[in-house]
Amino acid sequence: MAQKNKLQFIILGLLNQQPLTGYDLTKAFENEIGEFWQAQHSQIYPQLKRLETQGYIAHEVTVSGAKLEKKLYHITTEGSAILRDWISTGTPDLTATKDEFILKLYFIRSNHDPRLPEMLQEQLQLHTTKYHHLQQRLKTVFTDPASKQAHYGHYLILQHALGREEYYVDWLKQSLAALPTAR
Amino acid sequence: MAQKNKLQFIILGLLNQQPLTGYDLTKAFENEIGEFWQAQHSQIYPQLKRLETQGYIAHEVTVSGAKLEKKLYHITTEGSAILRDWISTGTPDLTATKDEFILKLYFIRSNHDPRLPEMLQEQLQLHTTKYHHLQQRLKTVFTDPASKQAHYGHYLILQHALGREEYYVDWLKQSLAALPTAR
DNA sequence: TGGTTCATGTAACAAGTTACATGATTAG
DNA sequence: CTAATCATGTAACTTGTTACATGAACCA
Repeated sequence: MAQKNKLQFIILGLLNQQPLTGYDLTKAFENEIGEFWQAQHSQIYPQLKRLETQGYIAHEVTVSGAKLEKKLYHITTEGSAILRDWISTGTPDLTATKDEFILKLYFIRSNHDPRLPEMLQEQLQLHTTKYHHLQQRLKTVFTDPASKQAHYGHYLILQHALGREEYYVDWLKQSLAALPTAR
Repeated sequence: MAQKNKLQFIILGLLNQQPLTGYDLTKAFENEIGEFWQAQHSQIYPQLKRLETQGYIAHEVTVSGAKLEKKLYHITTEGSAILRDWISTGTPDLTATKDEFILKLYFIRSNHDPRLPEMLQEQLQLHTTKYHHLQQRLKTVFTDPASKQAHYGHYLILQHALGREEYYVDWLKQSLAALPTAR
């Protein structure tokens, strides 16, 4: 296996909360999930078919309006079981973050390289924006304490992502400050 | 294009420092580079051929011992140019970290979930180990200040990776501490 | 009636992993 | 002499992205 097909478990995880259509799932990857995983509908629809053949999900067709058919998928008992297994199994592989900017930095040899300031500055801007964006999401998604209780994992990882961005921003600022002053 | 083929630039970046064989490059991905990017030899050898047809690198054959042939690749002027372009071009896409553990956490709904403590504990152990490992590398790779000068980018990102792990460990400890006490 | 969103699919391609395959050199 | 490492390649497969393709429903 290439790397365990995580997509199937994300789909199962989402369907474990409530029945959804392929379209709903696609939207979920643009919103909540999108913060830490991406998938396009062209990957989702075939995966849904595979999961159904395997018996982990099933669907019923509902009709909106005159004839628009939607396939509303729900998880089966077997699906719930393998989802539980996946979550319970250890996660010993720490994924190396494939950050293109970090990669570029690696090839900068001297701290006098004229490209360094603008490169760091650009990232500072990007990560600051992302930081504010996450701060906003944390505020809007978990307004009342009850939602924090009902979606504890989501709360934990959003908070984690926020902290990670905060560190990234700090590191960029420090690196910029440590640069030799141009004259 | 799928996502810009970063591998080719990593290879060019490494060859920009000194001529290397495919085998050397493979080793580099297991060591320095391995901290933030992976590639197997089965991906490297074909990429080398493509880069050579494109005129960005060239090789000469050297013979070790009686008949073992090595292809020592070096970068061409054109190769240097597109490497410079890649580094100079902005990097506006922040890669979402595809962290499997974070994904699993997302599907944990309650802070009373019995799996939470062991899951956090496992990650704490893994990230602590990685933290120490990075600390060690920073110490061994940059013993004298001169090397820090000559490989400034490498120094920056190693230090960044260390800080990132430090934050991860802190977050895990905090999350563990915040868990409701079992009775 | 016309543009945006809803809704579902396939095709072609790029990137990345695992497995298959072979042979030379070196150090103990 | 034999095991580990050096050295180079291909094949098969999985995962992920972009593009192609179609049509219904909804809102202004």
